[in-house]
Amino acid sequence: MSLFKENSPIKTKDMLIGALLRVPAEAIHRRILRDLNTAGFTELSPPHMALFRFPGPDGFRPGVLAERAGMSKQAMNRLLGSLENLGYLVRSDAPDEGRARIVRFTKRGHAAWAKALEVLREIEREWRAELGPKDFSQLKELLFRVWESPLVR
Amino acid sequence: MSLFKENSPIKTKDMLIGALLRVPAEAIHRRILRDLNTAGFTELSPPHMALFRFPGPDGFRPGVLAERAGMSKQAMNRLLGSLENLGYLVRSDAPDEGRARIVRFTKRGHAAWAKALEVLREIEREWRAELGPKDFSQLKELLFRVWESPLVR
DNA sequence: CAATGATAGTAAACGATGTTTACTTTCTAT
DNA sequence: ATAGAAAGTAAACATCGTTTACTATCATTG
Repeated sequence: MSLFKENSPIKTKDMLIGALLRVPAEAIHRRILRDLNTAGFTELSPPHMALFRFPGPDGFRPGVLAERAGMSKQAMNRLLGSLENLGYLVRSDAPDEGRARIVRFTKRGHAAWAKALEVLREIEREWRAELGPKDFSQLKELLFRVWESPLVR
Repeated sequence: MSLFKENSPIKTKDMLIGALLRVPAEAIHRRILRDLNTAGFTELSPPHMALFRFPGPDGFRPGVLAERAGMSKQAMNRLLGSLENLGYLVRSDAPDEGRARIVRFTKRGHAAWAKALEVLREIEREWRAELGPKDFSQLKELLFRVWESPLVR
């Protein structure tokens, strides 16, 4: 039945694009959270990671962040409140529009964001070493074409 | 500050591998769940998707499924109980070991799994059409090399 | 062979998280 | 000027995962 039980070697043809993308994406996600935790940002939990994603929350409005994270504005607001209590960010009034607010990193928030980027670049170095510079660039280029395409809408 | 606010065009160099993998992976995840729901499997919710992943739960033991999904055996057991109530699977005693159990799809479970695979193949067709057969194969090949490597451990 | 420890599975209490419903404030349009 | 829409927020509610705890079975070892 299953590939694993038959003990047959798994080939590229057997794997569908869903698992091929999901497994490394989740590995990176866990790695970043783990490294953030061990770097001193111990309070950060999986839900918080919804904000520590490209291009980060700094300078954006809660509603935009909710949309980007694919959750309701209320849920995002609770996340923002949590991170505000932990000292990672503040919500201040937007200068231009009365009802709008703007999310800003605090010093600690900036430090965590910088650490996340640092881990990401470390991961890129590891992948480049494993695949070779040429193939790694090729992989990113192909993924970028997917990113630009209507496939991910 | 942010790339989006500057209105500068985003280039491959700007994107890190985390987002390049995560965004399409999540798009595929949402697509599969949506298509399953509209295909008549309306009770399936995001948590259930932990079981509708390669290579599927059929024939495996609860503990193995928990490990694969990265959650506790208790949480997995609740998921299994939920899907058992919904008529997607059954947990029967393993023939060889007294304390072990085996998860088996029901007819409805097999149908849902087949539908998920069908959507996946449909997605692959779309990606192949968008990127071209050559580049799509190249993308899968590169991702498969990542899959085999210690990068995702 | 009996007893102890380990493992697979399960169950219930608990805590955290996301959605739904509802409300306030501000902006927009007619 | 008023009505409707939009941004943000708050609380009730349901869902989901972990922690704690228990049973049954297997393995180890005296």
